[in-house]
Amino acid sequence: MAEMIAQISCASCPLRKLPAFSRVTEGEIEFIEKFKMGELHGKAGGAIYLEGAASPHLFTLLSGWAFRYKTLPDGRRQILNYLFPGDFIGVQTTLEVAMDHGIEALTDVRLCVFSRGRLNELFAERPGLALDITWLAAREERILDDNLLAVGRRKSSERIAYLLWHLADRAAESGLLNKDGSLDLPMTQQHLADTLGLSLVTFNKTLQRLRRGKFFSFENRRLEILDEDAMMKAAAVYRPSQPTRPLI
Amino acid sequence: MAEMIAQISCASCPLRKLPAFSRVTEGEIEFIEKFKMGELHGKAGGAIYLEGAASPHLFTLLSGWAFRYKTLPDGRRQILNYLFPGDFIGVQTTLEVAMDHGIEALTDVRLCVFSRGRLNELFAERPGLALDITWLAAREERILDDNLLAVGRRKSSERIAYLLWHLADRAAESGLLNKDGSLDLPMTQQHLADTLGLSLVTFNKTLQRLRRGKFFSFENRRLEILDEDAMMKAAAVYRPSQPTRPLI
DNA sequence: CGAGGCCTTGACGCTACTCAAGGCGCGTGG
DNA sequence: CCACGCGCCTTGAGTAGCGTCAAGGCCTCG
Repeated sequence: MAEMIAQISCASCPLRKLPAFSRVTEGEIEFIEKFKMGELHGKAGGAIYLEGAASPHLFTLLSGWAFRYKTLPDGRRQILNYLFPGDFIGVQTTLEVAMDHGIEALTDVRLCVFSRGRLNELFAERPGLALDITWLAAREERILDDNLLAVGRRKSSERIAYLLWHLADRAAESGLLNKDGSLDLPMTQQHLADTLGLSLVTFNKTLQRLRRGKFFSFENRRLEILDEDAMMKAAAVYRPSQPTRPLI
Repeated sequence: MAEMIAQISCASCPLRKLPAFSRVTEGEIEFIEKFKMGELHGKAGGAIYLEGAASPHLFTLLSGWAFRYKTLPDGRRQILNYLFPGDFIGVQTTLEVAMDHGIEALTDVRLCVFSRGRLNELFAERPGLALDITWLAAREERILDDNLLAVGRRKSSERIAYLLWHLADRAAESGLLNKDGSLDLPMTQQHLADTLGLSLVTFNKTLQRLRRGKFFSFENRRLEILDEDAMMKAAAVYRPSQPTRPLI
């Protein structure tokens, strides 16, 4: 599915428009340019990483949607998280270790390819960028924490409300919302069920039940959150109250 | 619960005995020494981080067991992962953001305290250590991936077998096994159930069922894996076969 | 000796799963 | 142009797994 294409300048990278990337300096751009190996285009449904294969590459998602997943021997699949433009792909694994999860494109994607072997160069020469990478990894870990809480301890209706709210939130960050605030999701209900540890049937039936609440709409893969408070309540989310007491 | 005590030399740090830390250079030790703010002793059951509180500190666990967790408003708790000696605590959060998970000590613990604000100094001056931190974060993410797969897609007996196997594995890495290969776990069945997204009762009943298989023993919190293959089979774990095909 | 923490077991009910079938929309080919 | 197949969504029926409630036992500690 993969097709390598010619170098494109980082200075004109679409990601630079995102607020999260605005403070990257000119010197850093210049360095990234050297670090970049090329650009990769993938088709919807194609594999970016295969489970169990080793890959010498790191990627940044330039455009499109993808997801990370793991499977059990008998085929049961768990989607770990969704990847949005600007997300870094592949820090999870080290040089020697084989990928223990797969990555698949949900839409056509454009990827920026980096050399994994030169990562220590980046750390040595551009500590600012290194810190950014670590920060991205930490953010991904927080998302995983949230997902684990949802799958482990929320009931089906809460899980669904949580996931839809979460996706809308991340999409907003990445500037993927439509003008009217709605969001077109590329994944099927099977994907969403596999994210939440639910069966497709349970996902669908619970979704029907949630739809009757009217605080969001989700038809033909178009999601719109109509009442955020109601949504958060349905998701059993709370904004933690102010710090109880600082330690040491 | 926290009690700050006097500086202790990093050169004699107990972690240096672990294979993972053997290659730290003298220069790096010297730097760590400056970066270190002190040592903290905590009692079993005490909070290291509180959910929702901001903390300006980073820690390394020197000895003892702890766990990270999140809770829902109504008290349902999900344990995210367990912390072993050598694990880094607190990279998950950035400077400004409040902790969105809590950390609690399972046994008495000794922590090495670092200044979070000086993290960029570390990245600037010691890229090798920075890479180590990122590597630790990536490893933690892999563990979370595995947990998410277990909680989302394994059934209760598989989850329990998986968790016991995983704990034995990590304990072995950290040199916590008894001479006879058994392992004394500090957590209650309630902790384990909260790790796996199960109720205490289901955990216990399923454990009884698993015990009849005789491929491990787990009595009075002492765990011993008697037949690793049977254990992995019960856990629905597989060593992934060789890479299908390399991409690009 | 009593209290409390933890483990264990039984009874019962609900949630989520599997199996099964049908509908809708879209693309393809006769 | 319409029939057909396919992917995806939807719904019903029956079941199994897991959760809750409840109670009792064991051990430790005060």
